[in-house]
Amino acid sequence: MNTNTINLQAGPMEDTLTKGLNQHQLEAVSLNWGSSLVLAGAGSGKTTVLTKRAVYLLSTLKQAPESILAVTFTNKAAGEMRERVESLVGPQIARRLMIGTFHSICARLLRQEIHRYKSKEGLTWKTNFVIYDETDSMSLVKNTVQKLNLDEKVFAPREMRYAISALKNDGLTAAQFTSEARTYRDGKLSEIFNHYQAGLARNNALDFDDLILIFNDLLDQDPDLRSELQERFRHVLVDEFQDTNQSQYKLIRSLCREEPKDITDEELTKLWHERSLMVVGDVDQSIYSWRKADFRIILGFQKDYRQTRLIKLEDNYRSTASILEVANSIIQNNTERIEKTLRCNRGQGAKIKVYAGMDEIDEAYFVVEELKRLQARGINLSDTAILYRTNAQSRSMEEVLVRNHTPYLMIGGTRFYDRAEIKDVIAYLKLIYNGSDGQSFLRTINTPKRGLGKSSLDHLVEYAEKNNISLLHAAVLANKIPALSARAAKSFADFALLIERLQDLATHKSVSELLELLLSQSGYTRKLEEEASAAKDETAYGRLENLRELITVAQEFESLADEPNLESFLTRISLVSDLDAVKHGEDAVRLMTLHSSKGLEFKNVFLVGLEEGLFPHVRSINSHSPAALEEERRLMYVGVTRAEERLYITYSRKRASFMTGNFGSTNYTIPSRFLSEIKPDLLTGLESQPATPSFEPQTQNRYSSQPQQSRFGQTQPSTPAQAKPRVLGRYTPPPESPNHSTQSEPSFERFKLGDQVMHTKFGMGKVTQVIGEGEKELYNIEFQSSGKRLMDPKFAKLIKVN
DNA sequence: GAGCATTGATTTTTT
DNA sequence: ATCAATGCTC
Repeated sequence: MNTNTINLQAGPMEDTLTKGLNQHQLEAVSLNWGSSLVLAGAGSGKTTVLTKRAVYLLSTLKQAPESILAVTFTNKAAGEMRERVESLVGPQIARRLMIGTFHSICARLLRQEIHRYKSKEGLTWKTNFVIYDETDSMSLVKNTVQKLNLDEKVFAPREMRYAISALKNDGLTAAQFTSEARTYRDGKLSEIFNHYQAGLARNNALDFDDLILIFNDLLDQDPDLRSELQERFRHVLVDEFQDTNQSQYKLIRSLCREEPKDITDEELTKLWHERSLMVVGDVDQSIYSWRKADFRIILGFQKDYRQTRLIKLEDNYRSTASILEVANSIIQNNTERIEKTLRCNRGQGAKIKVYAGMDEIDEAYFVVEELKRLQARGINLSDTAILYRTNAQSRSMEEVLVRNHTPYLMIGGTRFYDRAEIKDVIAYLKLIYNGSDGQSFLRTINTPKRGLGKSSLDHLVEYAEKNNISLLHAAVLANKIPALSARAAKSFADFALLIERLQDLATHKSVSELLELLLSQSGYTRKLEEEASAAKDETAYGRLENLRELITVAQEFESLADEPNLESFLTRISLVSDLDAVKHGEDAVRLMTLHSSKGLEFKNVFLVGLEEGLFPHVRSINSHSPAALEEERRLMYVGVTRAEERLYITYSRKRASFMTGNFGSTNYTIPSRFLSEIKPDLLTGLESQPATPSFEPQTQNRYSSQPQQSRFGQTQPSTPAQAKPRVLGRYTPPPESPNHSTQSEPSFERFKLGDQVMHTKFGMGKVTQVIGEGEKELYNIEFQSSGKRLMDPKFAKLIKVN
């Protein structure tokens, strides 16, 4: 028997594989060779199908584990798939499959193969390349625009970076775009693109998009490598195929070999012998077109692969009929789609509750009170998600959750790895790993301050460019740069010595030890401690904590990773998002954007902020492009179909926003058009308010700082009456709530002497004095971190914690 | 060169 | 409202 196959008893394994599958799922799992397209509606069990398909290839079709390549949308999904495969075939086999996102798979393969690559312009990379995130690549684009003497107003670096990214996602290299550029602007853009790319090579860095693009380009120019990989990956599985872009699709086609146009069916069958390609997706859930994902690829798939087996999974096992009807009634309004009807396999379920808050705080209170009621009925917070369109919306939600001691887990948002101190330290690590990285050099050279300013740096950069050496190398040779002052030269040389010392340590210390050493030897910790103790910066404590956290992350990594070295640590943190780190089981409600919720499911879902301009977002409305609006609608569809049992939809009648045109001001809102697309009899307002279905204010809203003036009626769009959901008085929390509303209640939360309070910036504190009364009340608060401060509760963001 | 004050730009989703 | 970039002073 071949060691590359597993020979399980046909009977039991077959049973395990087929158990619980419906006819269509079974068909997909047990396909033989060739290409297949699985159109899988939300909740139709596509993850199960993919997993079992992989195991079927291993066990029944006796394929080698190494021959299977499975592409998922997130690293978390990859981890889960590997776990599920492992539970069926054991760790020895499971670890030999290649499972990951496009980016992580390409990064892994490039680590081994990039030495073979040379671009058309002759650019090359070394094995120890680093991966640039958005910030790194943004600052490189900016440098490039400046160096080319272009007007930053006309060629805004932000836009240029975005344009380059879009080109790369469409599969165009700098050379290819240059030959296509016709207009003046495109000409300049190609100039920037070329210089930017050269800059990346000089820094021995790749951006996100390069991981796939460069790998494709390498496969194009190296037929040997291509055949090698085609031989190896005989079975390719792709999840979330509707969100694949041209560059990614090209990679798939390279690995699976193109089908020659005029080839007989017989030859085609031969071509696919002991090979397979299965793509799984749902056009209605395509939500990444802004990243150049193109769901038309899925529509054209059968043309590219002629003998494709088409399988539709239309049985939904996730949601109640009510939820599915809502989803279907919304998505029906899209024109660009494949007709598909989800069949429900569960009961009718409850109607969808809709709530209109006075403002975003009131809206959040409704959610929190509803959460408490769910908890009282024995429902876990961890089975519940609050989904929103933009990250900024998490703020008001968090505030109210904290006040009510409701544990929550925020996913995405300001990501841990985006924090300044974390990026600083990672820049050190990148520079230690790859001394050519100029962006990391520039980030670390004066952090903490080493007395090196702009002019000294300009001299160093000039010297490095003239001699075609890295900035770090130039720093080593600083005493040979005449323009530098003796002090500056010494400072550069010292820094170079520091990095050299750390590079040496990196060869025999673990990543976490290296982190500790670099933090102390660079003076970074000392700087933060000084800032913290001098009370100049109250956030310094928090930043020190974040750095401890990073060391913990490194220690965890060391205990879990196959190869716990600096290289894999850096690759990992470059590609792993917060979403991938979501812990299971923790009893906390999950907060995330609709985009982050893709692929997840929850018993209870709150969709918040259903307002015109927010969801659908202004950008998609202002673009006047039906396609953009349809994508927002798909996003709504994704949100609705995350829910298994209960779905809530909320919005606020007014919202403090800096999105809808005027910054920092409060605007009255119009309910989202998506609400009016739902059949009214699927919705219900709150039963606790049957007596006052009026939109007129009842009392002053105690959660907002201004008297309520509902102009809801006037701001209604000129759409017919059915556009108005039949809701909804103001939400009145249960009476046990601490500060029940009265007419004379001030417009802020009142505190008493001795109350423990929390401030977003100063942290924990205690009320030591109350000055004045009523509307004019002021508090003297002693903060643990920064001593006493007088605060006006009308403005300070204070939250009572006891 | 560092620290502070002012000015200007900002407006989605993320591997 | 908030932050980054710029300008001014020591």
